[in-house]
Amino acid sequence: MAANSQFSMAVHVLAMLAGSRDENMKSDCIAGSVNTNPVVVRRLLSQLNQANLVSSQTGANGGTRLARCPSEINLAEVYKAVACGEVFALRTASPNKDCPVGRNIEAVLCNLQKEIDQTIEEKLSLHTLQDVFEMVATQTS
Amino acid sequence: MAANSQFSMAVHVLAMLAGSRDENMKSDCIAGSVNTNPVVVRRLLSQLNQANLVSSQTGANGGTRLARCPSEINLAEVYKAVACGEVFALRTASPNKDCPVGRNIEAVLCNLQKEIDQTIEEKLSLHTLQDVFEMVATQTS
DNA sequence: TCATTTGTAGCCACGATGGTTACAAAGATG
DNA sequence: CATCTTTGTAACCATCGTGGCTACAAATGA
Repeated sequence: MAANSQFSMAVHVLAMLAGSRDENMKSDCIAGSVNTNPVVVRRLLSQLNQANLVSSQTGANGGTRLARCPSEINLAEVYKAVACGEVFALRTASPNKDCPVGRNIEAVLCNLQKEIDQTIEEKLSLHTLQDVFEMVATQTS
Repeated sequence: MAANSQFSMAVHVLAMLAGSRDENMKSDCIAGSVNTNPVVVRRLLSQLNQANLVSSQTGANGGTRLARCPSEINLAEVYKAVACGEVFALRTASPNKDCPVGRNIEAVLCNLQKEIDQTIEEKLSLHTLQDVFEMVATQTS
């Protein structure tokens, strides 16, 4: 385990919001379903808010709701909103520039990284939040 | 930073081995190019060895070489050999089963995860180690 | 026999993450 | 206006994965 459980959590949260279109949902309630702390949920919602996927209100009767119709939100947007967006990381220490491989490998890997990331986004963009919500709702288990 | 810099390092290491087909390469020398510790390199090589991508010899004049021709090694194999193989992680804490969303979201996310992972492997399988080596070798910088 | 090299265990330092408390600010309600 | 609810966010800690390092047994060539 390492990477973004952020994304998983975001999809979970958004699926819940999709099921409560007409009223605000409290971070407390969401946290109960995700099985985590309300603050963790709010931190995530803050990111989703910046990406214009949800909108929140403070105060009594506050909470969060989707900013758009679930069929108009696709998972690539969610991915971009929360993920650091890298399947594999470049190394922090830079390679030895005296070695021909070390000198050039970073550029090659960087291009590859971009290519893969784009592939993922294309694939994710085929799934809408609506799709996810329906799958969750019709699951037989 | 989070995910596999393992993969980046593996590609770097394999590219070096591709450039020295006819003789064993020492972990010390590889570590010099990657800019890390020889033990770290050997740990990685151990994984690549298990995946039958390289073969190593102990003792004097020992070292490591590719187990196959670079044109017969594709990056999907490398990815599978070293990566935990997950773009996004499922959460460790399981969701609340009393919530309809919590009850089913895991299965949905798990399927999505598999789909994405397969997509990545397909994309990576289009690149051979030979390709990488040539790109590194002909880079103009 | 000796020098070299891998394989691997064991330990530490570091950084990322999630969980928790705390509190200011926003906003509804009477 | 007073009060209660709820978000937003800072701050802190525990945990965990990772990389770097030392150490040493085992393999192997000279």
